[in-house]
Amino acid sequence: MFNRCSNPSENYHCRGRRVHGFIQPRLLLLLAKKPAHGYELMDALSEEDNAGLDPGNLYRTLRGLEEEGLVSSSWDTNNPGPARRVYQITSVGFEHLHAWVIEIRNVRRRLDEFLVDYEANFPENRSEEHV
Amino acid sequence: MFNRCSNPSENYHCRGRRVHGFIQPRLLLLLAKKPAHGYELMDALSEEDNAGLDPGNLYRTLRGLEEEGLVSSSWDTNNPGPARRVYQITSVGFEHLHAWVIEIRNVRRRLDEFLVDYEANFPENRSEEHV
DNA sequence: CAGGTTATATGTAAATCACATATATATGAT
DNA sequence: ATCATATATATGTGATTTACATATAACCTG
Repeated sequence: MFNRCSNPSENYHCRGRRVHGFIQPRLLLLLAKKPAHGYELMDALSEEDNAGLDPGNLYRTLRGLEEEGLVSSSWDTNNPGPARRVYQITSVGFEHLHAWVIEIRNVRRRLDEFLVDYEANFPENRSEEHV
Repeated sequence: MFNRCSNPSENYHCRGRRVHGFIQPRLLLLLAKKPAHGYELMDALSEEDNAGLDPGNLYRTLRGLEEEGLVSSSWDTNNPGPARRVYQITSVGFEHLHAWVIEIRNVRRRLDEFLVDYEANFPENRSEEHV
């Protein structure tokens, strides 16, 4: 019930190599602002992006980031409800976040180039939000 | 020797969920302009994007698109050298290309939001190309 | 004929993705 | 009391994707 693949035109799936995602830098940016636990991060991602990530993969991703040393975690048992594993970004994590940003700027440039090329060939399908 | 992972900061790989790619819509857009064979498409992708796709995966992707009915192919034996499988986009392929564009516009918007958020938090790392 | 270019294709280990499922604590409803 | 729901973390798994290696074959050049 979580992360169903978005279906842009209601009729066609964008099968194959997916562009959407980049969960890891988004997690790092969220954690750069303040420490948080998994459930909180899941909510934040879902808000940005109507379909975030399913809990299973989110927690696995966080553990992966921890294994790589980009974040560190500790248990928070001071709150009512089940214990929370609270994550913090590390200095290595900050470095990776900055590296990701460079990559993401490159991807955005390539998407722009693709869209310009597309719109030159299909002017009837130009974006309406175009200035 | 083909598609080595780009290493944005020379020191850090953007490991995990990759953003770059979207080979399928780029192939469809190229084929929307004119029919072409695999090797030609590989060159075109490499030109846009210094590291295109390795031949193995490119040919497999093309066969996949054909299986889904987005392109069709026929052998061209009129030229010297090895025979070429020439691909053409189909009407279904055009429909998928248009669907991909909607998805890619959404991804670009989300990348923009991410970068705006990042730059608000790290103003010292703002893009220099910013107007 | 040896070596390089053009051209297409298969093999494969590792990573990723989407989805299902398990576990446990607390709260609110009946 | 018990049942459902929300909160919170975690494992299992089949299918797909990725990166890279390798195979095959026609043609050209020296």
